[in-house]
Amino acid sequence: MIYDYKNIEKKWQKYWEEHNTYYCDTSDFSKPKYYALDMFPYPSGQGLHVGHPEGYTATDIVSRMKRMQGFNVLHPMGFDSFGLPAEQYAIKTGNHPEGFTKKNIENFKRQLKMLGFSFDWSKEISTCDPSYYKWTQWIFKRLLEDGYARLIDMPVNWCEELGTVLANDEVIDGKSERGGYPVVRKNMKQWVLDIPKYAEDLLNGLDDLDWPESTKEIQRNWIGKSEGAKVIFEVSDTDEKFSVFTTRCDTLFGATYCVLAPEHYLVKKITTKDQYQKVISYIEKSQKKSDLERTQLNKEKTGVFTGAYAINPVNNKKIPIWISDYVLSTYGTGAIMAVPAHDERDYAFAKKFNLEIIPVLEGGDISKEAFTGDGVHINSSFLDGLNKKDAIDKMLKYLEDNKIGEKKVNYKMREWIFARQRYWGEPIPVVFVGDEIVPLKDEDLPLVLPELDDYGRTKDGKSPLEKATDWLNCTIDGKKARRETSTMPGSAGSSWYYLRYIDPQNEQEFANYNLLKHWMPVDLYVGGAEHAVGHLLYSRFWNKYLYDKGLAPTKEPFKKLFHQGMILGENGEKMSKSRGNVVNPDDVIEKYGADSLRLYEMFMGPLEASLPWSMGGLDGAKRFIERVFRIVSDDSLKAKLSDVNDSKLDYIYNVTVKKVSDDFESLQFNTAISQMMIFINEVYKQENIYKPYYEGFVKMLSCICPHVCEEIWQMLGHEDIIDFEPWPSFDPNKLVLNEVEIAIQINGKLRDTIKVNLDLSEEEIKSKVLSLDSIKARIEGKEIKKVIVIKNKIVNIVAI
RNA sequence: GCGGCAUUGGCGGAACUGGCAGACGCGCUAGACUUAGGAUCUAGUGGGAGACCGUGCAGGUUCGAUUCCUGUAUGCCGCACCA
Repeated sequence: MIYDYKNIEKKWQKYWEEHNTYYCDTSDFSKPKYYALDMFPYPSGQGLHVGHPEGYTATDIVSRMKRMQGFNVLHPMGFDSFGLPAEQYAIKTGNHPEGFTKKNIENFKRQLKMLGFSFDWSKEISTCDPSYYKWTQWIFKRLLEDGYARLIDMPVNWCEELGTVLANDEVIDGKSERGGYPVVRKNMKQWVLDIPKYAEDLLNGLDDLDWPESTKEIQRNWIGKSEGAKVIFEVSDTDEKFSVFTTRCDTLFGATYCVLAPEHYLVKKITTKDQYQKVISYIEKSQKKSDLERTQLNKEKTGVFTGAYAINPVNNKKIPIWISDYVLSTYGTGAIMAVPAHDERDYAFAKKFNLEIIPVLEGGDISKEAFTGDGVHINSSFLDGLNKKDAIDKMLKYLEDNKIGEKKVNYKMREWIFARQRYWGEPIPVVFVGDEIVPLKDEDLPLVLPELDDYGRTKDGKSPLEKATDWLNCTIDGKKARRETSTMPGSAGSSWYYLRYIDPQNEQEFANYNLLKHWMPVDLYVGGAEHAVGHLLYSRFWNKYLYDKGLAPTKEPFKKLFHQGMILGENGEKMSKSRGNVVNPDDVIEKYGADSLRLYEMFMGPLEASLPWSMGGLDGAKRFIERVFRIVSDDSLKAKLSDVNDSKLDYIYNVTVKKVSDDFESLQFNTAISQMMIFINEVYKQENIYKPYYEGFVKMLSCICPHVCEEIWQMLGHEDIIDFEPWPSFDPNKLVLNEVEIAIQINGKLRDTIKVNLDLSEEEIKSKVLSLDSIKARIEGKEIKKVIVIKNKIVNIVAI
């Protein structure tokens, strides 16, 4: 009988669907829970590519193992279905994006089902579904009520081509992530979420997470905590003051000028008449600069003197106030004290504009470059003679005692811009009565998107929703009102979906707290590393907020996180439509079957590595499955299956069970599969195959190749399906051989090996080794300096 | 520029707390069975004729280093005037 993967896979997919095999009753608390989650996909028109099944197979393997180990497993799938491609399609065709999105979701589901994933489809959610985004809007309302959502005037990343505001992580090198269009700064009223309020929590929470260190580091970097001081400067001859943030308050005596960001609120107030024109034209120029120009020009500093002076609060020296775009309005206070002797940027600026440079630390040569190291303070009055740390401490105390500054922690992380001038997103559930912001009542949610004739933005770049005049103008409590026309960004719906899966049909609340308490946190979360700061930071923020409100049960949503690597083209290049090297899973399934695809993708290499695709590797995967299948389908092999254990497979089987169990747990599927291959190779050498061992093996393999293993299980005469069979166990006593081969080295070079009884004493090994002819010949006439014996491993003879 | 990760046969990769480098798979070679083989099974396969040499490169620690330390090169990812 040949391995008819097409019919086998169809048969079992139909069976699982008809029998609801993977339905998870989340209210059943009788078993321990396991929550295995994939990052849900955006349902693009292209359908799945071979990269999707990599991560999905990993969580599926773990889910299937956990089911066999007696866990109640929640393994859901859904769709992150608001997004630009659907909107662009709608603009082009005039059709509602919903139809397009639904069609794509259907295609995704068809493909996912063909891959045999054990998803519980009764938990499916889609972020563009009003019954889902009702609760996204509901959470937004809570954030609004608690002051975390605000409408503020702020500089935003504006992309003219896309006609929308972009979040910082959607801007790459001053260009839009999507399309690569230029992005400029623009002041706009924007909805923002106050994620910086959670900066400290988000930072501290990272320490205990089982996440890739690199991702934690990226988040720490993004949060960008730095400890320093706020120092207040008075503007000479005025009543104005401004404060600066510095991490080096110990160098305050070396501050020889100050710089304000061009956008700083004081600039226009303090600029003197004769400098006014210059300053205004500099401000205009820097506003027009895109982020791209700003970063590209990071070598040459520019700036203008305001004509005003500040008073250095520690020595009352008058120092000039300049403006320059090397000072960022969005970081710290938007103003700095410049210490050119000990800061590279200030040094470059001071050199260019001939400003005073006073060294306040010994060391370095300030005629050549700024000295940023540690040293003994000079020219610094009460700090003279101190090192950096002591000087900072003393200065902090001085600042606080004299009320001219204080200790201050600053973060790089900024507010999350939470509005897009787009149609295909969650409407922000807010109306304006005049200038007053009035949130919709909870019972009026969801606020559903209106249908439009034309989904494009307005001529002046406003949201397409401005065109829905019937929807836009409404009445609230008898008053005329106008709806907010911005929609939420893509990351809104994905910031809490892991909670909704637990209770997806709940119409009374976003999820029942008792269910959440049982199921959270997510035990295993697998998805791409590209979400390291976007989704993975926003989700943590929403979860922490909900936790603080008593609506979510855990401080962190994802206990263990894993990033699957990318699958590259056969030559190691990225797969892309333009390169024409995209592999379609449909084609692979047609030619090899889903089990082979799953096995191959897990065997390619470590899950986290980016690896090139190889058709040859697929042949190997299929060959292995056939070898396993043949044991039940080939009569002469099947005849070897026996209920009698001749113990020849004892060792290899027990080792295999242990290694596969461990490796599945730690997501090291490539080595688990390698071990399974070793087992099957060994089985093929036997005349007698102990049937329970083969069955145990098939159970383990069923996690990776579920279809063929169900089939084998049935062929073995079992009436129940394999999915809930108990996970195989191993006998620790059989993991050790009574004989062990040890290596013999002379001066660190391998010369021979010898088989000895396990746990032979060092002395016995030593004498045995030294009596070997091959060794005797080698050490003849040499003096044995030392013999190192590592039990059960190696003997090294040091001889000269 | 800063931070993180990586570098092992023809290829993908393996090697637990330092202990026989190259498991497993692909590819290749030979043989068996076959009308046939792009099926299957069996054996071999880092380099070198050999002493030996081999884990990006140069040093170091050690009886012993893919593994630890120092320096360096290359590649990938993230951040990028963060005061």
